[in-house]
Amino acid sequence: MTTIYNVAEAAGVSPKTVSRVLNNDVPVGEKTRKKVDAAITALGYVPSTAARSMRSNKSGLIGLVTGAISHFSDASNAPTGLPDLFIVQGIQKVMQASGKTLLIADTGDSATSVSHLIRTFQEHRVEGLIYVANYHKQIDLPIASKSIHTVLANCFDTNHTTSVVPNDQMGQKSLVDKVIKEGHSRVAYLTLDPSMVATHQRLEGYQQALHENGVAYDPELVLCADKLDLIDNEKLIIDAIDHLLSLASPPTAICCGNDKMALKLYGILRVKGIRIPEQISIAGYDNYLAITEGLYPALTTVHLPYQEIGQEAARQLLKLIDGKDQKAPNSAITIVDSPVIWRQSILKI
Amino acid sequence: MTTIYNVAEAAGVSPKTVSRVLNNDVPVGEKTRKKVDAAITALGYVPSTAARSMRSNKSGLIGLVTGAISHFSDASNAPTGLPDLFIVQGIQKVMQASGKTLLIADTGDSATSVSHLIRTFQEHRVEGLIYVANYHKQIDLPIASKSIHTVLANCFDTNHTTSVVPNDQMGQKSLVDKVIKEGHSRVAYLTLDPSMVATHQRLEGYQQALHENGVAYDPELVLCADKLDLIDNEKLIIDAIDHLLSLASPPTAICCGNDKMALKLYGILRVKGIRIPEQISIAGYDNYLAITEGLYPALTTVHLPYQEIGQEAARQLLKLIDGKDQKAPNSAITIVDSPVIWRQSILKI
DNA sequence: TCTCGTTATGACATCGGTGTCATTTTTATT
DNA sequence: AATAAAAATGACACCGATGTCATAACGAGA
Repeated sequence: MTTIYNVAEAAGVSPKTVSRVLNNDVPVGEKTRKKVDAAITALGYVPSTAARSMRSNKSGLIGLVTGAISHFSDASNAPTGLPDLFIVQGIQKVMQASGKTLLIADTGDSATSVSHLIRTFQEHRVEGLIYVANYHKQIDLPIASKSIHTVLANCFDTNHTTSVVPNDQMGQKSLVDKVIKEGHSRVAYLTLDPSMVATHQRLEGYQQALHENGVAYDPELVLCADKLDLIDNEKLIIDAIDHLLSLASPPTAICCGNDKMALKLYGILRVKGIRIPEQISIAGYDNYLAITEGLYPALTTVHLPYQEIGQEAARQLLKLIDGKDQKAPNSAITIVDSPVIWRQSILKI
Repeated sequence: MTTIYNVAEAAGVSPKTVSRVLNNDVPVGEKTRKKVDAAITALGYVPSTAARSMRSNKSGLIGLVTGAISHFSDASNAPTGLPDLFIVQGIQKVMQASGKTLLIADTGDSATSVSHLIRTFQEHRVEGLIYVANYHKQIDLPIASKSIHTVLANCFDTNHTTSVVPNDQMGQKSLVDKVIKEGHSRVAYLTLDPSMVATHQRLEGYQQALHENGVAYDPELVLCADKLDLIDNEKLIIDAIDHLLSLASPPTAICCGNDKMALKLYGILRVKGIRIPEQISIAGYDNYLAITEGLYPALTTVHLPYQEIGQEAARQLLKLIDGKDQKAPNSAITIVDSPVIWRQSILKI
């Protein structure tokens, strides 16, 4: 590999002068600069960040840990991994714009390896660290976030680590509010597993929307139709819909915990000969385009702003690195809005 | 940041001895080793890869370029990005196992930036480079792959660069073969955009399956139902299905260019009151679980082995880096098998 | 106890850049 | 033309690890 010394020799100047040319330092004479540039091009010289960062103590690297792999089986193209990708892309976008380089690691299937990955990051002297979760949850990183600038994306912890999460409550509330304003007063809600953070926040949003619109909360309309430990929740959904349809006053609209659940619901209702949205309105959550736009009628849902979360997490980290943010340790959690995406699966009545 | 000198001082030994302990070098006395270990722990010392790699000329880094972002709009959670994630995961898995660290960069929306990313990789002295495409295609990297070990995943070029791609022809052939063996002799095929590599290879597989089973090829049954420059190909699919159903001898099974197309077809057929699979059988391509397993009836499809492609690409790169592979420059392209995933959307007749 | 052969440890240079400070031009001023 | 001020360049040390070689400590046998 050619070094700065080779360039210096070829150009007939000192290494330091080459360094000055590289960094656009003042002052370098025009003729000298040209000679050096020529030598650099001729030799195909590329400076070494290793040497550079050793002197400057700045690696220009950002560590990124994602837990995607551990959440889906090896053989399948499962959709669970998608959020990570979008968040990572958002992060990448911002980091690239700011000249940082991403060091990405996946936890694989063993949770214990996270500390190993972080160790590797430390060896590379990353300037900061972002942990990306595949769904909104609470986590517990195996490091003191004091020792290294850390931002949590799509998750949070109990140590007041800076974190960025979606606004699940507001998202669900906005959706239900809009559904009610379309004339629906019997709005059912098929929730995700109660162990998920989003479930509680969205349920709260659901209730809040009912309350603000003067609609009574009916526990009969709220059912869990998703269990994390189940491979296939189809039976849960069938049971739930059977229950809802058997009610004295059945719902005219059903909100699903996510788009995938809505997709299954479409199939189930179709078998029963129930038309969407004429006979019943459906909404999802996630704005998982492969489903929402592919379905007929297209599915009304709430957009989970993964790219935004990633971008915001990256910005927060850059702020921490710059060190200009030492005054506001109380605003550790940033909440990103989740807009409603209105399509044709909800009927105005 | 604490250095090896701090540790040496704390342990009362020379830096070199600390180095020996770190690398498990012989010979180090038992007492000395303990002292040093204690000092390392006490100071929370983590060695610097920058310094290490400067001396050894080995960075332990692998560069990874993906073009995902440039292929879908910013605001949407489009599914197009999914393949990249799986390939990256496969790569990550293998690289992690071999102790390499991944440097990941996304080309963003400007194709020109690839060379900039590669430049950054060179500055970090990556030991090799993997380019990941979001779908099977031909590309043209802006570097001589001679100057740096390179492997292309899910794509290939005209310079005999080592590459790993899915077996599109065999995948489609196996699927159609199985469909025919279920009793279907009128098998339609709705293809993707003809500009895609996969389209030609799969069409060939389709024809090959017909031929081997003694079924005549009927051009009337093969229609393009997807254009890259179209936002929404629904009308294309509707026209295609209308054409197929108007034939004197309509198809009993329809193979779609991908699962997303099949998803739309489900909706269209449902509106027409045509039952799947009783009245017509459907197959997809990709094994995009969110769709294939969510649909009712579950969609028969061909699995695109993205993880496998990633893993294989990683293995190929490691071989290149090891330099033990200089004898076989002719086997530049590795083809990974795409197995048929049989579900309920094809009826035996 | 002394020598010899291991075994354990340290001194020093080096990897490729850059900060500091000194030195040599060049340009401007009188 | 002499001189000061400014601009351009270079010498050298240093960042943190490790390879090379030298030296010190140790243990065994005479």
